[in-house]
Amino acid sequence: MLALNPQHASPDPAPPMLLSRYFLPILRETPKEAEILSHRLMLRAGMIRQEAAGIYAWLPLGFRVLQRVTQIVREEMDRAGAIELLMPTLQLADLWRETGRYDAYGPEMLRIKDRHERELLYGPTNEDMITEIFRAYVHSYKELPKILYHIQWKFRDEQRPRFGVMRGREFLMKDAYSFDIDEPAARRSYQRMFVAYLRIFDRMGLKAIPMRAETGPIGGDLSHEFIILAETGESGVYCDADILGLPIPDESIDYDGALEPIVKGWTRLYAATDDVHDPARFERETPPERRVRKRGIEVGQVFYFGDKYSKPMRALVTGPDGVERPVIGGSYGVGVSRLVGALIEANHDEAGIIWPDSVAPFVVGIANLKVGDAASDTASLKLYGALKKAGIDVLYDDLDERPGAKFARLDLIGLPYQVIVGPRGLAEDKVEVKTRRTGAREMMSIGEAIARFAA
RNA sequence: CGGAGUGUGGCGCAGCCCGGUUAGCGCACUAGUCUGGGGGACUAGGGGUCGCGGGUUCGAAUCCCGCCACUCCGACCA
Repeated sequence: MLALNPQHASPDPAPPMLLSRYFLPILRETPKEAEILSHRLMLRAGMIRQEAAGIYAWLPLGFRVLQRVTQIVREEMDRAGAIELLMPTLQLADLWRETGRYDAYGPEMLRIKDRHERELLYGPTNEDMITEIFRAYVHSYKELPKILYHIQWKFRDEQRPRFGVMRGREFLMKDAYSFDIDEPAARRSYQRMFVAYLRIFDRMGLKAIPMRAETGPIGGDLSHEFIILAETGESGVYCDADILGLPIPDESIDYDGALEPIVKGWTRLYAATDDVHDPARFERETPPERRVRKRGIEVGQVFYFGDKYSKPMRALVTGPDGVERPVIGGSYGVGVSRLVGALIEANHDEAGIIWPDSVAPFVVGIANLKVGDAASDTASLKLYGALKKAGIDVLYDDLDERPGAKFARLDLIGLPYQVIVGPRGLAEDKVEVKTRRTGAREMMSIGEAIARFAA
């Protein structure tokens, strides 16, 4: 038996989630700098604090959402067979000189010197470093395929950061890199990630549409952007309405099985952002009633880039024929911190945020409408204790405030379910369960409320 | 990077043109009383290097110069 300290041995190490002890700095008025809706709501709901242009501190509520999103991404990457590691944020300039990208990248790259005048950079992406790691250890086709990923902060010194976390300079990104012996194998890896991405966004309740994309400075010849539809999106998107109804593979998906039909199904129909949009083709391939013209937010991108990095960096593997050749690669990014903003863009109303259950910072909020009233306090605590014990993420509003303020705050922070406890309901031994998304309210006993969530 | 702006208690703003009481208002905050199912009312309080530096002046939040930070519109990006 390990010698655990008492704290670690505690049966219930989770801290109490009483609002009176939590840190949730709600803003009643909207800070003037926030233009876009998700940015305003994140500031008002006390999720983030701007520390510099495009650089944010994640406050407890926002951090919880960020962690939820991170965890979904991680689970789906793992399911697809990718392997997590963690690379540093700082990289040596010399590494980037091997691929010529140190000069090619331009002012978006934050360049730093250490005390020895060594040139460093804050990584905007990690192809060079992962290739360096790969070449140090892998030399045979027998070790392939490999998909490695990490979830790490990136920095791109955007000319004009805006839209809060949707386009910050510092942002959290999941980036995965695939290594294969040849192009057909690399395309299989690409398909794995493609399908994993369908699942990632679906689990967050987002309709993400893969669209043919330019490859940009990363390079390569096969790429898709995953775009979610939202009125405030940065780019115009055009697609076939039938894409929106395509089924998403469930968690029993066999990543070693046939993935190509799935990918084909999703890429067969027309879908393009405005920079690659071909109006003539759109009209030729899509019947008028199925032509969707909307705005979208890019939340992920997958690239196949072949030997673009492995060749200059001499990341070589020996094939079954005994011949050494550059490993064939792809890279696959998800904007994790951007997703938090995108989720709000896709899930809100006049009163505030409406979190999908899967990413909600807390699933249930308990509002004690009359703190200090014995019946209300007892009922609220009973609910709180039972839900916590059942493993439900619950936030208990135990502040001595007026009901209106509590309702407004709970609506703003967007917890999927509210349990409203007050003298009026308790007179009949009931509490009210409100579903944030629909506004539906239902009176039920405390036992029924517990069963409802703890099921 | 081109263009346009803004910096005044935690937040939103007024004051600046035309220099001169103790820099003001709403919200928030503190104490108390009454309240209590959609951001309550009253009373009494606390809190400000007016972004930073220099200059003009008897006197600068206010005029002049320089710098910094931030925002918005456009071209570019997870």
